Amino acid sequence: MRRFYITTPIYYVNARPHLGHAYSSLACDVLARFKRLDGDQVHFLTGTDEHGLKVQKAAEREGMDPKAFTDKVSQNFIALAGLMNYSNDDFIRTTDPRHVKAVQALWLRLKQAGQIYLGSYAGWYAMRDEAYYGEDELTEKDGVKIAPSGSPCEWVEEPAYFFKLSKWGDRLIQHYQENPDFIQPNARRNEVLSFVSSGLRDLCVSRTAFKWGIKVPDDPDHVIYVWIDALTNYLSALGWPDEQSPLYQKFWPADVHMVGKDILRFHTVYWPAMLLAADLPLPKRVFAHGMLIMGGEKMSKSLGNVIEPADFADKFGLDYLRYFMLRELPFGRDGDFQLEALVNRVNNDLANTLGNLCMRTMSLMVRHCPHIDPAKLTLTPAETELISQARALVHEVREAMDALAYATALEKIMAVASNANVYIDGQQPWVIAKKDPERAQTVLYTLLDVARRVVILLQPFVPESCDKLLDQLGVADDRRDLAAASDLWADPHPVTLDKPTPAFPKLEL
RNA sequence: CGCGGGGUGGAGCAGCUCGGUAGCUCGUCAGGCUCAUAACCUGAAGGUCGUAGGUUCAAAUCCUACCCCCGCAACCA
Repeated sequence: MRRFYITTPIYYVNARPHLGHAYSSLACDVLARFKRLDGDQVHFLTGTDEHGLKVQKAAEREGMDPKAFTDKVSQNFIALAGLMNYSNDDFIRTTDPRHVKAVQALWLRLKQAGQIYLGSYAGWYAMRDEAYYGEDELTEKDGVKIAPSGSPCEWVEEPAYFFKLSKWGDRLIQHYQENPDFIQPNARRNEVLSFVSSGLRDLCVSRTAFKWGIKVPDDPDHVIYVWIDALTNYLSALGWPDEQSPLYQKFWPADVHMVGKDILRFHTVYWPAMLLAADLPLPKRVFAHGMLIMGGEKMSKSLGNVIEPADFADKFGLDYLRYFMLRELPFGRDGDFQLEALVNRVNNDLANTLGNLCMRTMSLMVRHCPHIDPAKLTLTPAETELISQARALVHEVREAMDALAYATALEKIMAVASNANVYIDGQQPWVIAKKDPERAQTVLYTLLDVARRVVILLQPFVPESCDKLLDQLGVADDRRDLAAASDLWADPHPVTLDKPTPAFPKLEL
């Protein structure tokens, strides 16, 4: 059996979940659902990143213990997964004991392999913020460096552990070249390639400036910094370091790490270098999608254009939100999120093209021929042509999904629905039903068959609506996967349908 | 000259590798149909393909220069 392991980034709990978080996970969810329909055994992981200074300070502000605080705020992300109807199989938190254990194990493994050494970290440190700032972030006032927060900074050096990232540049480049699909899309691959080619420095992987994190084994003054902590979630969720664990055995290496382009480097440079250094297999593919843009601006609190997924799902319906994000936004690039575009797209594709097609087909069947036995029908070339298009769709969509080309997959699905509309207009079953009932049956059953196949393929994108629609279309629960979609016509049961209701009601702006 | 991506009808994109009637979706306009969620079908208008040169019988597509936008340029989850 084919297996498929797909991961979202783990989200930093310091911020409230917004549509950007929803977008990353949605892309994973749809692929996970598609792979399940295609018969794969799927493991879909998401989770939260809960350590670090920002969380520590946020907890202090709330007067809470950091663990209690993250127990609370991680709920926002768990709730998001439920709200967006994600089909994740697991939810990892970096405060989980299983994760702590894995991170420390990875640390020791790297240490023992001579990949981690004690050095010192130097930088501009703001005492008041308990944070380091980069040279370029600082302004100078009266000879004193000032952080963006307004706090004065001083040059500080502290002991810290480093990972020998600099050693791995050549191996990484070799890996990129031998595995051209490792980083996608291609533009990102070039970016990383040029970054790594320009030479790598060792990576500081521990801190002493804050306490909220996983302790360095054997040196409890140090906390393991985000890189080794957060990235390891992909392994810890599989039961690693127990390499006999059934999940690890089945699912590592991951098939896809889905990430936003903002965390591309961590996943395509640091993470694979760490895995190489620890002598573990590398994930097969890292896909960096673009960011959501609101009216030309990046989504941000200060601009007041942050969208709360819950508000949106309530207002427009979850399925419509899911459909729009994957159909309209160019996945590999930044995409502008416009309400008007959402309403347009959803109304045109889901309501007018597909929903209406199903509606008119079912209404005609209910009225003129409530019982059809497909075994008795005779097909003309018009039918075979349309049906073979619907058949071919399975392969086309599979191909598009493997390339993470969601918009293309949906385009192809809708194209068939659209052809079915042309066909029904050409055949005019509402006219021939009166003169040639048998012929009308053939036409309507063909339409029903095509609609069924199309809706089956659409399930990963808009699961709830498709469920309802497949019920109406009389598709048995166990006939809704891709295998079934390929030979639906042969299903022997004579069909009887009830009076339909719109599965995709139109939106008003 | 740091590296990379991009500039195509009102909007969003495809085409550029392998030069040869500029295509798709949405929007607009005009017809058709009436089974259907005022929906569906057909047709039309609309682009000197960022700018300026060059190669060629022929360039959105190849070459050169320039302009503009965006991403990356490491400790920012």
